[in-house]
Amino acid sequence: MSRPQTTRKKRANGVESRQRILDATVEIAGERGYEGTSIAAVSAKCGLPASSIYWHFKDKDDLIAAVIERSFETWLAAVVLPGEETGTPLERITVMAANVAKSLIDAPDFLRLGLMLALERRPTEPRGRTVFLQVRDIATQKITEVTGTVFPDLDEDALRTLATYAVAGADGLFVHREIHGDAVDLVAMFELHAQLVWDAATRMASRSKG
Amino acid sequence: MSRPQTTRKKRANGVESRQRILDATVEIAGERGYEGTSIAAVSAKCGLPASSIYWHFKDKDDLIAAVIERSFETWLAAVVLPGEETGTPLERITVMAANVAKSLIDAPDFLRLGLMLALERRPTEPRGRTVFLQVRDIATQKITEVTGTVFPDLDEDALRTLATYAVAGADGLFVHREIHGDAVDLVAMFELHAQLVWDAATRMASRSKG
Amino acid sequence: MSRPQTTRKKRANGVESRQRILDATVEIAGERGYEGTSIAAVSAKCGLPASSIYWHFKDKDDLIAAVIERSFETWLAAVVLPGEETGTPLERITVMAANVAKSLIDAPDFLRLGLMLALERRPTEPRGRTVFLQVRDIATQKITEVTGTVFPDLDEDALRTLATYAVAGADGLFVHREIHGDAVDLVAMFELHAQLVWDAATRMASRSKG
Amino acid sequence: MSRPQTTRKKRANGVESRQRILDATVEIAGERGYEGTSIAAVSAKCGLPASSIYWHFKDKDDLIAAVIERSFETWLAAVVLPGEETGTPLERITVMAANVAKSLIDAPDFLRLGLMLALERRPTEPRGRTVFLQVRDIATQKITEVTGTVFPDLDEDALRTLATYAVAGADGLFVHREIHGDAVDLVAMFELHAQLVWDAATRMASRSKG
DNA sequence: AATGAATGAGGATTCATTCAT
DNA sequence: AATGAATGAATCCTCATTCAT
Repeated sequence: MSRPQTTRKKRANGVESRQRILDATVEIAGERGYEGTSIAAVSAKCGLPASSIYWHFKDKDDLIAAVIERSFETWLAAVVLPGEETGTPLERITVMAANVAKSLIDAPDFLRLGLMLALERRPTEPRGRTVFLQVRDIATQKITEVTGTVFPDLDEDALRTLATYAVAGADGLFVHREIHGDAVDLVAMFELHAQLVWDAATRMASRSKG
Repeated sequence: MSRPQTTRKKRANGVESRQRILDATVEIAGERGYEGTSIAAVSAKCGLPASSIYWHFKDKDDLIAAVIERSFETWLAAVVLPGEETGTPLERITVMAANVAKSLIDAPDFLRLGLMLALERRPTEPRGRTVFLQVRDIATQKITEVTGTVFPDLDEDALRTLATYAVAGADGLFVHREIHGDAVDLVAMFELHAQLVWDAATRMASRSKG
Repeated sequence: MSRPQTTRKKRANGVESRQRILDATVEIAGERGYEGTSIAAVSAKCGLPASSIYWHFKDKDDLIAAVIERSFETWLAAVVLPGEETGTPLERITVMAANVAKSLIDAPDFLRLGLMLALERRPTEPRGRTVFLQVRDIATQKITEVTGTVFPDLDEDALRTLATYAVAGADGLFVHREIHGDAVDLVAMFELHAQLVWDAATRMASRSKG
Repeated sequence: MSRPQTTRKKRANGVESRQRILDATVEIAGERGYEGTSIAAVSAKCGLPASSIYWHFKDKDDLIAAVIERSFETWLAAVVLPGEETGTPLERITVMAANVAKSLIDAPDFLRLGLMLALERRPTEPRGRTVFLQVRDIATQKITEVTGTVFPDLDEDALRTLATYAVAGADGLFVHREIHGDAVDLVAMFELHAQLVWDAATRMASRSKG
């Protein structure tokens, strides 16, 4: 059980240092956005000198992009619980929505920082923004596919509209909670959202069939 | 024969300078957020020296807050067209939703900058953020009231939930358009959104009555 | 005789500050070259904070270029004394050569810094280098013309070769003195140089005529 | 059947690494001078990590000095071709001058970097500068001696002056070519230079004898 | 009503160098 | 013989702000 006497504390442990830096950066960038994240602040929070941060990351852009990537993975791991595979499709979707809500409460950094970057329009687009938009597109695509299996009568266009609306609602509700804090019952709102999207899909399907 | 008292152009025209500064600031702050907006950049864009900006505005915080205020007014003027007062309630609401969509396409600065500020969590909250959240709360309250008159059977709680959902959807759809650009048919999405909210309200009302 | 009470010391005198900065920079850049000249060092030597230097000059490149320009003018003023207009052409040229030698002893910064920049080949050429090469070309052109009036039989090619050789010799002798210091009798060496160039010109002229 | 003891390639070949580092350094230092040569840049160019450079060289100063030494040897090998030992003294000197010109075209690093170092006057003189000045002094001394054998009537003073002038001219012509590039016919210029120095020596000798 | 000049604090990044492995 | 990681000092430059005019 004894830890090997590796950590002679200080002196070379690349992997751990990298994590420490990323941990510090998520926290700061999640609070203050791209410009607000100073290398000095990250350095202070993680304990490593600023110059060491540059050993692990090419520049600030690279660091923020790495943070987006890692926090997406963290978030993804939190959403994709072995969700209930039982019940009606509507029940299953409602459970999924609740899962997403919970994951956003627990690990909001990914989406908060991502939305901040997404809203910015600086001349030279930060790589972090690109990364965020990519993973977001993939997620939207996944939703489109899943919806397609549940509502086989819907055409591509309708599916895309529904997926867009689903994601947009999620973004908006997340923003609402970021503004108003713990008072908001995010899970309930997401369940309502799931219900409404379901209704919309049902109506669209009956229309396109009949 | 007296000189007309119209703008004698050049030489001390405070009002015009103020406008020039605000114009420059909306553009930059709308692109880069709070931290990304430097007084030097505003100065370069509006042509006035940095020190002149400080003659008109106490500090950066004051400047950004003024920008939020002014761009809210601009936006408000764009939304509150003498909207159609005829047709069924659902029709009227749909027209209103389309109006909001159009206004967000024409004058997106207010919401873009506002959301950026809203998502940030810096230690000392910028006044601009406070201002944004206030006008936003007022708007949400208005929606609650209007919905109350159309659905008199709904209780406070249901009305607040609906208003929240309506605003959140608007935010999310706006973000979607900011990301994906002109390709997005924002008006159509907002009309869909109006329809879904209406459905939700109807169902809630029938449930709470029956 | 009393100085006007202008200088309340510190506070705004753009022209003087600019000079102070340039003075400090010649000294440092003349000793250490482009890379060796740090803004911090200039700041320390001239007493103004680094940020003030950036009020007067766009960046380091701009500062060094300005130094080259100004020190060229200083040097030019020192060379173009109301030189002796009497005596044989050879005598007059010898006096001119001595003048150049003296000016290089008194104000060597222009040439020392210029040669340093000229020898460097960094990817993005500093503007100071460009400026130096330009004034140098102009000077060479002048020499070509003067020689042409004294030796009308020489063709363009010969004149250019002589001017090039004259300038190259001056450079080399200057470098020699920079290396070996005051021990070198630069004036004597320049007089010898003038004599040799004269001989060469004479021989070339007699050859091209005969 | 034993493994041949030629370079077994890869895995600890100190000599080769050293060469790689020196190669990279000549290139960079020849372009950017002392301060402009960063260990990181050398590391990037030669492929070895910065820390490996410190295994081979005590510090940056040591590295630059080594470069000067090695590039001097390279250059020397290029000059001292089995030069024509026939013809009149003037012819022999002219051939030598052409040789020097060719060597400076082929391997200009030694002189370019050396002159850069020579012109700088930093507080703590780099060892590379000392090395350069030493080999330069030796070369000048050699020229003095050779000239002494050809012109036995010239006194020490005259010989030193001639050698100085010869070296200075070479420096200046080299600088000229560094500035104006391949367009310059360095060989022709060096031959002219040799001729002029010869003339000067002849005149001095006749004067000191007569 | 406006501005040229100044300024200290802090921005990102690179520096030469070290040291445990 | 070599290197991954670390580090403090220095780099250039921008920041928000002030103040005398």
